[in-house]
Amino acid sequence: MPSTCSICREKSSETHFGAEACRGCATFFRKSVTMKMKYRCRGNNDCDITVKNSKTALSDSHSMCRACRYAKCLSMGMNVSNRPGNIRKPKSTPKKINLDQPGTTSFLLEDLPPNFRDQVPILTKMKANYQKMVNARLVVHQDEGAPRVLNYSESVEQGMKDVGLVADWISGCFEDFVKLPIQQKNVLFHNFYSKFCLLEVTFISHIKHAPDRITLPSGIDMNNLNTFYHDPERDTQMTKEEIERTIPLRTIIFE
Amino acid sequence: MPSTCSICREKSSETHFGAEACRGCATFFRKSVTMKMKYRCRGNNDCDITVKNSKTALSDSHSMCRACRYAKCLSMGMNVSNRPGNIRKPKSTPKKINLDQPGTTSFLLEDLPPNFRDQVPILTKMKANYQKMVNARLVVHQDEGAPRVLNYSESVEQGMKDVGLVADWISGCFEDFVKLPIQQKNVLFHNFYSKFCLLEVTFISHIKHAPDRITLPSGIDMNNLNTFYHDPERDTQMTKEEIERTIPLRTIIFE
DNA sequence: TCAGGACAAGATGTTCTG
DNA sequence: CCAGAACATCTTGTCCTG
Ligand SMILES: [Zn+2]
Ligand SMILES: [Zn+2]
Ligand SMILES: [Zn+2]
Ligand SMILES: [Zn+2]
Repeated sequence: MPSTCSICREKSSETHFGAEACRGCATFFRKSVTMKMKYRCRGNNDCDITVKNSKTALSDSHSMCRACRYAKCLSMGMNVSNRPGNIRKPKSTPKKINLDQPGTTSFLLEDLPPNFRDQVPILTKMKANYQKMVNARLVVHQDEGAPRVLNYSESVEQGMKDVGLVADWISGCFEDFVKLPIQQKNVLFHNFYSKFCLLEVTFISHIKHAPDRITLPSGIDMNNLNTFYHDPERDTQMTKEEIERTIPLRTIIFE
Repeated sequence: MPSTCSICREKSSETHFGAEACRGCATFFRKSVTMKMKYRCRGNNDCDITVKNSKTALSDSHSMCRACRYAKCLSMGMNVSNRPGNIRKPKSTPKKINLDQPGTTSFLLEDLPPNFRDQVPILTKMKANYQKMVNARLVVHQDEGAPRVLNYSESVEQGMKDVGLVADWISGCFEDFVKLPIQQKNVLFHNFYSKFCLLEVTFISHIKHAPDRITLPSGIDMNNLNTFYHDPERDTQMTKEEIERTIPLRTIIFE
């Protein structure tokens, strides 16, 4: 059977430690376990560990990220207590933060750095609620077909949907904020939201490892600025006036 | 001299192939060149290649991403034709962006993504001027002893010095801005600067691969929030009132 | 068929030499 | 002081045994 290793995609694999794996990956896993190795990823815990060229396979595998390789072994169900004929399915991790498509979840799966967690206790609550907001976004924006490229008008519509989620997030984090008069809430939120949008876009860029792209919270990409300001109905670029006229007013949120 | 390797931060470094480097990195570079090695990064071409623990240094270095290590060697000016007594500064004709200490320059050495470069021509000028500002910062903040941890009062002082550099940067980028009346300049800059500070801090976090730390443009770290609000003269924490009283007013810049 | 030990090849840091 | 060769150590895939 011309099967492939579920870890590194090397061809000709058998069952090792409960997963479809080549001998190289099997040996790597066995030694990692028996030697109690601790690895540290130098990238972002999502390194590619597939062998690209069988000709240079040896050299290639020598340069694999050990942390990510070991993590993939585990995620594919490898286990030293697994015995032949006792193949387990890949582990299913609890559904955690998932900013749009597959993307990168590893960063957000991490715990808060101890110093921030201890010195700013509210961060723990904010992070948990942020998780909820991300899950809500998956529902709210699910029909918008992420990942794709969108234009200006669509980004405005999405923003109008998203601002409510952010308001809910904040309300869930700050009890005192909820008790404020509506007018005060709007003033505060107005001052907060524009900065937050900037920060969150950079945050998403960072965790998606796409520093040269702009991805909205909905998971939609607004990378191409020419098509971004293109009006598909008239097949022209939007004029400055049209753009300014439709700049969203997200001032009044709480009412 | 207790110097550090500009590639991997290992202590005790000498000059090798034209850059401050430890022997390990020197040997790695020499063999890469003489053997004409081609490496492929498994991450995103921005892997961390600093040695974290000297105890496990050997194991640590064995797991470095070769592609990124070699790239960093080149970016630090390593060259086989360099001979002792003929030390060259880091590659790249004009001195390139170097946000504080060695840190990570690879990201900023890159050209702009073509779509951004073509669709927003001013970015090229802004990037070049940003480079100049970073260089200026090296001079302006050189006596502040980066990298180190600082407290609130110091961050205010640094900010007062830095805001002028940012104002110069903007003035150098936008001709029309310079022609505005001073009052208008201040209003515009005031609206711009608070957002810019947020963005730049996240930007620095990103390119320094330290998403859990806050590093100011001067290169100083403000990671520990307990010591950040500590008043060293009285050995107490600052009160809320003291903090608010000294919040910097960076509104009037142009005069 | 597969786990584990032994071996060989490759990669990297250290020491030595000039 | 530094480049390069030689050597030792660590990593990893293959082979062999049970
Ligand atoms: Zn494999
Ligand atoms: Zn990795
Ligand atoms: Zn080094
Ligand atoms: Zn890399």
